[in-house]
Amino acid sequence: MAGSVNKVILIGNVGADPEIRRTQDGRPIANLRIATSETWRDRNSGERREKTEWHTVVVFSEGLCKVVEQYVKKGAKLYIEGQLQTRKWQDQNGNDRYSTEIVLQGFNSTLTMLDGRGEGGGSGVSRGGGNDYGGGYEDYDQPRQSSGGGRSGGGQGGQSGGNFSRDLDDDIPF
Amino acid sequence: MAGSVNKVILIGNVGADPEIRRTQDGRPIANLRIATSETWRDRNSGERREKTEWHTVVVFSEGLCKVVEQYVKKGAKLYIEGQLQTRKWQDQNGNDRYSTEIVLQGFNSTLTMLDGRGEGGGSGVSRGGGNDYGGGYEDYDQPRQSSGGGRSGGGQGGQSGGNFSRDLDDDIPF
Amino acid sequence: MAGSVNKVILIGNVGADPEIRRTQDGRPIANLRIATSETWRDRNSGERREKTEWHTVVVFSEGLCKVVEQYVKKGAKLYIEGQLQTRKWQDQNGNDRYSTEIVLQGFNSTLTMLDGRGEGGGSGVSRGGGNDYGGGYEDYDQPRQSSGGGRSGGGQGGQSGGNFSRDLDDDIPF
Amino acid sequence: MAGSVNKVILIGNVGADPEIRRTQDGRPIANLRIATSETWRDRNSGERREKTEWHTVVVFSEGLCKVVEQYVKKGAKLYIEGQLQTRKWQDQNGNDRYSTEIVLQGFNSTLTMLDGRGEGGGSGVSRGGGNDYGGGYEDYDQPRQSSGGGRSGGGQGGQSGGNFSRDLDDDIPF
DNA sequence: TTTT
DNA sequence: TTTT
Repeated sequence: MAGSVNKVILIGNVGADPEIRRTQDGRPIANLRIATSETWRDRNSGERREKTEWHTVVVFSEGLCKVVEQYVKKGAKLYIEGQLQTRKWQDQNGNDRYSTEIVLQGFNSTLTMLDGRGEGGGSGVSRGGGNDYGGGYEDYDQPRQSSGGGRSGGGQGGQSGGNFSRDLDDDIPF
Repeated sequence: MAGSVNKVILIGNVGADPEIRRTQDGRPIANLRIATSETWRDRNSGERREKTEWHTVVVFSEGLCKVVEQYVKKGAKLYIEGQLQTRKWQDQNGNDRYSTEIVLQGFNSTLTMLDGRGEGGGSGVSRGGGNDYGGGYEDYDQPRQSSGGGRSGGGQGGQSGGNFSRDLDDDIPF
Repeated sequence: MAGSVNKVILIGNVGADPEIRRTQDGRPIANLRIATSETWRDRNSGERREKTEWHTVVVFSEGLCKVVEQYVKKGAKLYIEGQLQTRKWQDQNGNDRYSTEIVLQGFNSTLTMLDGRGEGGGSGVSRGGGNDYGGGYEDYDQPRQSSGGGRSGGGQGGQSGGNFSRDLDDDIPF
Repeated sequence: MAGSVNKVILIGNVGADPEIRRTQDGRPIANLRIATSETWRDRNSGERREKTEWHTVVVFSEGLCKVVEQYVKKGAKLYIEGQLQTRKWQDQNGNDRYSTEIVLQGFNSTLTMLDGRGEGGGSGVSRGGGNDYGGGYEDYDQPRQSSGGGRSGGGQGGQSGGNFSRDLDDDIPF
């Protein structure tokens, strides 16, 4: 279907130190739990009430996984931009189950630290890029939104050899 | 938690005519299934592939429910802005189950028709507004995005009779 | 035109203490300058470079003006959601000039403090609401995103007296 | 500054056939004028009123320029995601002037056709990507949001040979 | 200058 | 004029 948009924007706090797993072929996948909350005043009692919503965020982007690994800790406040995805799985009884997650993969995915933590060397912000299959893209002569932290490799030495194509994979996911 | 944002933006097509239920006290709730899709070219085969994601949208806003009821049909292309919410329920075996939905309720919720259907009288766009439980804002002399509508008589008594047009004004801004 | 969206989302820092003016009939208007920046690595020199963009934000929402007045200071980090608006004016030579601003007015406008400043009593976040002209929605028993903040009354003593209704009007526009 | 976001989302109609210029080194730049509008009912007269806002969109992304060139015509309804940028220039009297534009360049820029025009072969949607310095990226084995159409000479005619590395430039803006 |  |  042409003309479709699937975008989630969250600002919230990380509920626990992230888990980072690896696929069989070595690519990292980070899982985050992020809380957003809203408060309101009860119309009858006049009391302030609060409701917290927990979101599961799955980071496939290799670059963003590095950001997560290095900087994101329990309690961190993040800006997240990703896509909704519902995954089907079977429980122990063989029943179909569904889980909806915010996926950070490829273009239009963003993860930004909002509380100044983990910002060594001008980082703390990053763009999804990458299809999570490769290494690090290296340089550019155009600005990009904030940082680039987590951007692997980094530096000008540049990607040499065979993993250049992996770079491609990584940064041009699809 | 102060400083939190929970926002979903979708552009997609409605998979089936919407269901509209009513609560015991008469408030409408509309359910929509919306498909977004992405396409890509397989790196190996070079073939074009497509993946469709289905989203469940629950409209609590009374005004938006009216828009849905009147204008939204299977196949309609919509712009939706709402919030993520995960609801817990028990299956027939008493197991906890969770469903994640995009909720349109109150401020910052929007539903806009993008394919020109159902736009009699200048409508087809609407803002969530209202907590759908009361109130009754009346009018304004400043533009608001789309809109027009008049928040329903709000209140639970429910808008009867002549204030239907006010409702319209209120909830269907333009 | 049905089916139109005009949305700006910024996260950035306030460049100077806000100015708050009043219209002849007493409504407040706040002006903010907000900086966003992006950094990148020069492809030739390998040096890190940064480009800062300055945005003019005009807050017509009376409720958000209160938040600005009470909490927003030079250096504050804010989340802003508003609309683009280009205003035409004449310079001293009578030439047409245009200024583009991000307007926070009515629905779908948001201003959230992201650095924990000014969050007494659960505040620091607010929704534009209000068309700033009146109305009279009153209360609610459903959550709304964050909120509270700046919500006058909010905070400590709670809104007393006659201006409670104005506050309400203002902040819960419809 | 770490932790900064600068995002504009528009859905509106194109006011005139786009202009496409070229830089001295051959890169395309497309200019679009997009109208969004809002309607409301006057509080006094009860009349419906409408206000249209015109936005200048500048497309630096080479891939998106191709989409614009091929598919975008006067009247087209578009979804646009880009960044705000204010450009300083001098008028004929040497006075400083400023113009604010929505820039589509690099990641996180999107342009999607919403009215089904120009969707031959699965197109009509595209991602910014690219730093606007190169050719066309070719394939991928991960999905990307919608289409990709317009992307690159992509597809059939397609970019040949050595300009693949330029493709890189193009698609990995930074 | 679009669109409804 | 902010921030890192």
